[in-house]
Amino acid sequence: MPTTTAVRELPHPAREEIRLDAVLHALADPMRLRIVTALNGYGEGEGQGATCSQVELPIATSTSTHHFRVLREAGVINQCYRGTAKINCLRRADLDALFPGLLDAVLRAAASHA
Amino acid sequence: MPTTTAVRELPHPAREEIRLDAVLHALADPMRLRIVTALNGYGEGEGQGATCSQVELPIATSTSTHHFRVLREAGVINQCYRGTAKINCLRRADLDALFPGLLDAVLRAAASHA
DNA sequence: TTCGTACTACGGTGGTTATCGTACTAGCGC
DNA sequence: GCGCTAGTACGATAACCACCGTAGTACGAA
Repeated sequence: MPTTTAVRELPHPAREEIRLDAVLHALADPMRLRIVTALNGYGEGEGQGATCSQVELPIATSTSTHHFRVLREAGVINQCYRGTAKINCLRRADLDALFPGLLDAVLRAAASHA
Repeated sequence: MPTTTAVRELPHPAREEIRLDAVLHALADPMRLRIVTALNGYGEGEGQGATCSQVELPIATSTSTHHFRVLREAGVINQCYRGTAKINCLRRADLDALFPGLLDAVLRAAASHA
């Protein structure tokens, strides 16, 4: 197998492909809600975001990978590699454009019920 | 068996028992989202609301019963009997108090993506 | 090249869920 | 009483999902 220095890009839904059902389903899990809440503390800019391991969760890392993928495939977060690490950040601009107020309402609700 | 004219009350979670996870999970289903959207067109007052059969869904009635129950047990809707019919209405006051803006954001998102 | 870190892919398990059909109960009107 | 309408309870099925451990890949550093 060629060592092609694969860019290892990850599939993300385009903004217009993000579906409300999928977003709500992604948010309707305690662990994923914790991830989203944690990511909200980090920036959403290009150099910003948190790695998977920075978000501490009481589950196995393989399960953590699963949750991050669900969030990415739903369009809630953006993931890109930087070295061996994977940087995660909220897709706030897309979510706010599609579902105004939804992310903020969920984040506020999650924070006040922590 | 005694014909005790059972009141047939239905169990509802109290306001403080409503959990964000459960609400998001209840809303994360296309059929239930349709139900909630439809109920939004009816009032939430005592004499207001819609019966189960007024909300038209492309599923069997037994499945419809299931979805209404999920919504009720999550605290999203209130159900009470009136004759043979069951009146459903959104628990807007409770949801707005617990999760301000959440219901409106979901309803607006669902409406604009219909 | 060897090692360590960060994450992934895979297979499996147990629990939950969306769906259905069928059979049933509750109330209303005749 | 009789039927009619509205909804329910039950059992079954198939799909999905959260979780785990193990084995593996990708990258950077020593």
